[in-house]
Amino acid sequence: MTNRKLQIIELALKKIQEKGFSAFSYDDLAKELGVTKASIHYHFEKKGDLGIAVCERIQNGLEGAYTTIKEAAINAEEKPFAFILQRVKFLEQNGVCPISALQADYNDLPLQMQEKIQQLSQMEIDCFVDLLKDAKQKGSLQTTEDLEALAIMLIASTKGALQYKRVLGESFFTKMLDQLKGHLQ
Amino acid sequence: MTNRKLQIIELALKKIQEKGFSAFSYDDLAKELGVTKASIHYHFEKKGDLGIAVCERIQNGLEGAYTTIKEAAINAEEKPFAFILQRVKFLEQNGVCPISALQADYNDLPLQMQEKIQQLSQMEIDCFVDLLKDAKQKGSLQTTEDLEALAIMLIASTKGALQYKRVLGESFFTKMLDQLKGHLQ
DNA sequence: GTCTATACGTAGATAGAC
DNA sequence: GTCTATCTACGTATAGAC
Repeated sequence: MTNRKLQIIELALKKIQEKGFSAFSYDDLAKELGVTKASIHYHFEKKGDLGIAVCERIQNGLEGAYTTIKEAAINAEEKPFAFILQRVKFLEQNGVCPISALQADYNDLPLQMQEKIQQLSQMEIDCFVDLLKDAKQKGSLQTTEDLEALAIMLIASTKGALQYKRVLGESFFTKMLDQLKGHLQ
Repeated sequence: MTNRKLQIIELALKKIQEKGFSAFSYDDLAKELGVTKASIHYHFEKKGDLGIAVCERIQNGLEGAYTTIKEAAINAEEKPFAFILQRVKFLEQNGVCPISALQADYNDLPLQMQEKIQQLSQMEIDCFVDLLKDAKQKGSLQTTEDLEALAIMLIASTKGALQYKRVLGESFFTKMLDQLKGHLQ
């Protein structure tokens, strides 16, 4: 993949976190990159094509984070929380999770993007469930709860809290993270 | 307030849940109501004016739900969860919480709407914290946790899970609600 | 209150020159 | 690859008739 192409994907990913997929325009990207709209269209003919590429970029980030944490030299019970921290670390200042942003626009998106977003959503939960299983079997996590239900609650609370953070400020989010950590011990 | 005005507000509220504030247009509303765009502009000159009215509508719904639950003849420890059920009950099929939708578009909205959204976000948490306090003091809720942190986690998880529900289906959401109920006993 | 008509900006997209 | 130019569609918004 060419440099420019990657550059466009990264910028689009940033814009999605800031204002959502439908809300950013090729003109936004063009101005920020110092080129014209037509040039962006050369790399991604339709906006949906760019959307797919961003989804794949997010998927790679997700897989990267999962592998990093899975192989990290820390105790198994610390991994679920470490995974969430890792995922949150790469967000833009005041940005929400890009997967959340895509879910919000879901109903207006082309079918191909909807399918990608489904995959992404499911994959993130699956990764987290896997880390929870390890924490229970190989680590010291004590819980009798359905791990899938626990996973979706903890991930959903992170996503939701990121949206509150944008509106109510940083402190809410860090409080919530502390709270969440408590549920993983 | 005239019938038509109320009708427009209700429809806008529905559209916000379905596709977000920025994503619905006066034309959408006009077509669904069988009038012209100009007629909607007569009732709400700017889209931001309609946005404010919808925020006030949401605020009334929130206060109504709070009062209903606060005065309900059920045990204090059941009230926090009842509040969440009450709030979720009025959502459109596959709709997300309108407050979440407004938070998602936050960065593009006029200042007056941003302020309203801040108030709404804070108010919902405050209501829930109050019900949690009662559940602890007058009810059987056993917890040593910071109630504000607990509130934001439970509310954020509900909001986040509604977005997942849209993409991954109903079952995730009901599982999450069960999980959440477990944290309130 | 609701209509027709219209202004004006911006969005996504394409054609063809360099 | 990037540009200029242009198209079409749609968004918010307004003027003025009924």
